[in-house]
Amino acid sequence: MSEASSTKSDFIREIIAADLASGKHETTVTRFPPEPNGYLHIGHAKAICLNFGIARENAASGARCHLRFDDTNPSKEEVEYVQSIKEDVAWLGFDWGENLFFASDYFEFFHDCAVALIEKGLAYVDQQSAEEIKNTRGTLTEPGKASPFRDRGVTENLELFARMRAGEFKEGEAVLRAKIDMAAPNVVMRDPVIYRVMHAHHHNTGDAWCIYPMYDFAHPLEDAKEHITHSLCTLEFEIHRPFYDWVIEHCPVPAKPRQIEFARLNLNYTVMSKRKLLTLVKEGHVSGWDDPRMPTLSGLRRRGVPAAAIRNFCERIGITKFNGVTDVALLEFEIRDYLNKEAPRRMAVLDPVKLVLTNYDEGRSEEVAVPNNPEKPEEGSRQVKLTRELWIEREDFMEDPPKKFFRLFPGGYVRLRGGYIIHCTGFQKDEHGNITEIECEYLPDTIGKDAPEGVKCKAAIHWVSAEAGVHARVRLYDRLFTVENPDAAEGGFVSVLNPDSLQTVHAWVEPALLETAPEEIVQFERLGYFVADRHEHVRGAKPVFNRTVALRDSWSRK
RNA sequence: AGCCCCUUGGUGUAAUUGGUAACACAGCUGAUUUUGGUUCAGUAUUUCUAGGUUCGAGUCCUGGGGGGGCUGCCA
Repeated sequence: MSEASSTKSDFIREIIAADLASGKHETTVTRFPPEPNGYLHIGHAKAICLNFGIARENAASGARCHLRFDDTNPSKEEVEYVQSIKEDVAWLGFDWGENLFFASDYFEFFHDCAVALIEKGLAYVDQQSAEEIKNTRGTLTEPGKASPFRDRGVTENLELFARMRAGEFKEGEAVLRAKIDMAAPNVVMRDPVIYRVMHAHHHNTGDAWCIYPMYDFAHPLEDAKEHITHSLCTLEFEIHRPFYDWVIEHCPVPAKPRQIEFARLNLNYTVMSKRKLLTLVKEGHVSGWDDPRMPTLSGLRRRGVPAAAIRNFCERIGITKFNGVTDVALLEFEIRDYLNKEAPRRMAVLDPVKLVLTNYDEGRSEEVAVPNNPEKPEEGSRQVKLTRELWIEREDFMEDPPKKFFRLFPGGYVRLRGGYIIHCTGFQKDEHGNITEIECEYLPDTIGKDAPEGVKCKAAIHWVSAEAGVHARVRLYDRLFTVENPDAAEGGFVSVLNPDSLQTVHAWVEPALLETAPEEIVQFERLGYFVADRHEHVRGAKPVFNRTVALRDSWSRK
């Protein structure tokens, strides 16, 4: 699974190239810094591919990319998420090597920096209530008002901050604030809170601390501590950059990282808000974070989306500062494109109806060779047993076909994929009018050969020998987690477009399918191994997945 | 409302930095095809706007329009 190393550039890579050329940096150190408060989704994939991609591109000069958990808020973070994030990054195909870090391991360092600020007269302990701080911050158009505690002396601040750490304050009774400018047009610079009291158990540090740093204060310090050269984040942090630089300038840091912002990924028809995804999980609308309808990396994985397709997608959409909405069709194309080239093919019948070859003797059988992957002849073919009685897909037969229906109908011809061309001579119905059996005659000597003169055969259908086929339970998934109206996703909550898309199906599959992935037989359901081609009758509609594509990527962790 | 950022076909991006606007996806038409997939050929659609500088502007300047972000003790 190797992508062509691309020469594609973007404004961030241009900045990096310039920094390398000027000698400002000898190599690059980037980082992917998720907060462990949820599962990674397709939007994170963009940041992962960017940061780890840059490290990969500059590997010759010793570049690296850190995986850092930004766990400075104990009230929202859980170890379950740490584990899932590591799995998802690895699955996506990236390796952080030794560079796994936790912001919580730097708590002492953050604290020292805070003390340094106090000593410089650049931070003070504010004992106003949260409400008072909010009310005196001013508005977007009016300056804020100074806290009555703003001009306390260094000694008093030092003592108070020590008492905060010692647990002498309740939550909300005191915070540490940077002393900058209450009249700054950028609200972020109006004496931002940098430490708050929180009597909470931390997943990593336990009860060692009862004061925790705020993101704005901690993040630049984390970057500096790790000698990050380019700190890449999304556009909403743009307004925070002046404070990022302020912290770097005034704290005793070992390096001076630079923050650069890029546009986050927005996909139409796709809910990407962590808060909403969390609600879906908590309220049981989905089976979990890895429900195949979720846009999470683990959900996509279970749907059978190959990691390489996601990587290709991230490369395709590029990096800019433009806040647009990407069409999921771009993602679907990359999935199809990759699967078409790489996925081994197998036949399966999800909604079976019996087909009898009336001119094929009972007891007779033969093995026909079917290519494993038409795009890769070198992958050879497999033998599939053909018998008198077969299962075919119910929807591949129509008693009364419309124009442009190329599959089976009375009097029509169709090819059994890899096998004979057959001719439909009749069918049986039960008392409810359901088709129970289709009768056909096969045309001898048509395996691997063109249709005889005068025979119109425009399609090939899947089939499984009723005698040799294997009955399995599979789960059929349809679309990405989808909402009916992209705008409605904002206001109300999810309306799942196709609530039936998560269904269990009894399917007949060719034995080779199970041989391909023996371990997965058990997990068949869990994996979302089969993703059926929707077999659209609508012309032009392309399936997201090819039919009966065996999704190699979903079980091999490469 | 103040500050910051952004604006190139339907969508996402590119344009040697001031020199013929292009690529992919999606759409449409047709051909091929042992997956209605793939492949191939063809086709429609583009620089938000008004001025300015210039021999020449998607690119530089000014004004306007539009979109996004910011008033957590979240990240």
